Amino acid sequence: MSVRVRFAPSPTGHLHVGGARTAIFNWLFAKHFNGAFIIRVEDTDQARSTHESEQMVLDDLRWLGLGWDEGPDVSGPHAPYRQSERRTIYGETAAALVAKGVAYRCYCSEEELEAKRKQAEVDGRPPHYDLKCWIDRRDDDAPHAIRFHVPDDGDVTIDDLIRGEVTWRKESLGDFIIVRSDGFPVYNFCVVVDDHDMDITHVIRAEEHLTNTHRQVLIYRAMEWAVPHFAHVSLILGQDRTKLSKRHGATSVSAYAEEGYLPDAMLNYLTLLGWSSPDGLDVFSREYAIQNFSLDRVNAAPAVFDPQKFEWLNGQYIHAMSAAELVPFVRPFFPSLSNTPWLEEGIDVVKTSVHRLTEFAGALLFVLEYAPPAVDRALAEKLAEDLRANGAPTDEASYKAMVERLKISTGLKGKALFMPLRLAMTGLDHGPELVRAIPLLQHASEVDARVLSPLARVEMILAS
RNA sequence: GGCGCAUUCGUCUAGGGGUCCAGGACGCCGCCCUCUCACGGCGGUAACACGGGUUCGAAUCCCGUAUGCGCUACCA
Repeated sequence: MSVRVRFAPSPTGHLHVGGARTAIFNWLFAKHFNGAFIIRVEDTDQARSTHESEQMVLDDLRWLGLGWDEGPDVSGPHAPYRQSERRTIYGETAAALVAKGVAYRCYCSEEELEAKRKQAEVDGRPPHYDLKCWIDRRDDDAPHAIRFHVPDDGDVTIDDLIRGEVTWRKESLGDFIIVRSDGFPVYNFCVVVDDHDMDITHVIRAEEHLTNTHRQVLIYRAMEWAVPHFAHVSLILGQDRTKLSKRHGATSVSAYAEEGYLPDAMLNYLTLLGWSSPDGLDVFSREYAIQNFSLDRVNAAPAVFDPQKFEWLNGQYIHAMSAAELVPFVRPFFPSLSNTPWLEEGIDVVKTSVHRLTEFAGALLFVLEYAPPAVDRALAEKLAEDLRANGAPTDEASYKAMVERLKISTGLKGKALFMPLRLAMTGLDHGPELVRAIPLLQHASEVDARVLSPLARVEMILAS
């Protein structure tokens, strides 16, 4: 049987990095085995789920480059892929469970249950359901929930692909609700029904679901369904070692996209958070990750999200890409330059100093903006003279030739020559190497009226 | 409280009884390259949570403690 995995987001906001990593692991696993990757929207919590959120999450997944074979927007053989649209099948399964005598109608009110829980806490007892409706079973249509009965016998063991064997004693678990009194089924029940119905072979999900798994296994057993393989991925933490949240700064995939991170870098970084390449690589392609991914190299310990390493990695991607490849990524961050013909050259000149796409604007500001700096007048005059006589440098050779002439005419060399030259040309005391910057200014000035040419710049100095 | 999971440099990790006085990466520090800022290269700093076992030998296996996290809902 071929591998079928699913990512099951709750549509309650943007995709967060934790969810993104879970999605990535599922995707890599599916691709590695040439299996199917399925998106299932878990929107049984009507109060929190919205359609807009679903769109956002799907958009975030697309941005990451994770394509799916079946899902709410593309349908598939097990449609629908939205839990809110699958109520019939849950109802049927719940009825089957009741018919088998393992689930029952519970007429207790929420208030009643809440009071019992509080009392149990005071008495130091586990807050389990007191079995009232199990002992006194009814089947009338008064408002009721459906509860799954857990006898206090034996235990439940799973062989988690990341954590190994995990065992729970059934007595540590009380009878639990599978269908709410409003008729909506509950997560722990839906997952089982859906994963079975959708022929999911491997359930790869966040660690917070680990302890819920024993409930789910009980339902599989009661329905006599094959239990899938489980793999529980650890949580991603913030720098203070608590679960990553808003106060740690950006946590959603879209926020990182807006901060100038590349989808490939994000995928690479998140993959590295918990998984390690068998070759010890930190930077690798999607293809490499697909080829080499395996659950047994996934770490069971939680991982702290490190913005510095992520930024470094993003820089690695930017540096490795050609300027032409970068242009479409940079454009959205650089509206004033979106149509300038010199953008590609500009990117090429400054990209090694950039770690995020948003930094290109600042790195290229010297092209568009110029305020005449204080520069030695004699040098400025020699420079102006040379530019008038020979034209501005347009490539490495003409730049070097100009530098040689200036060395002679000014008698300066090294830093004493280059720093004033840099200042005169860019208005700044730092920036890309002049051999690239000066030709860029010349080229840009030829095609963009807003850009001052090298000569125009020196003349401004002389005029001031 | 109960149950469960986790614990190697500041961070991500390699390691699955001897090859580890623990390797790589980010960060940090220094040197080199260099007109500057970067990039790149080289080097350095820094860790097996603690305590018991098992074993000739333990980062690796077992038990306990501590700490962190998760679940314990008619949330997912």
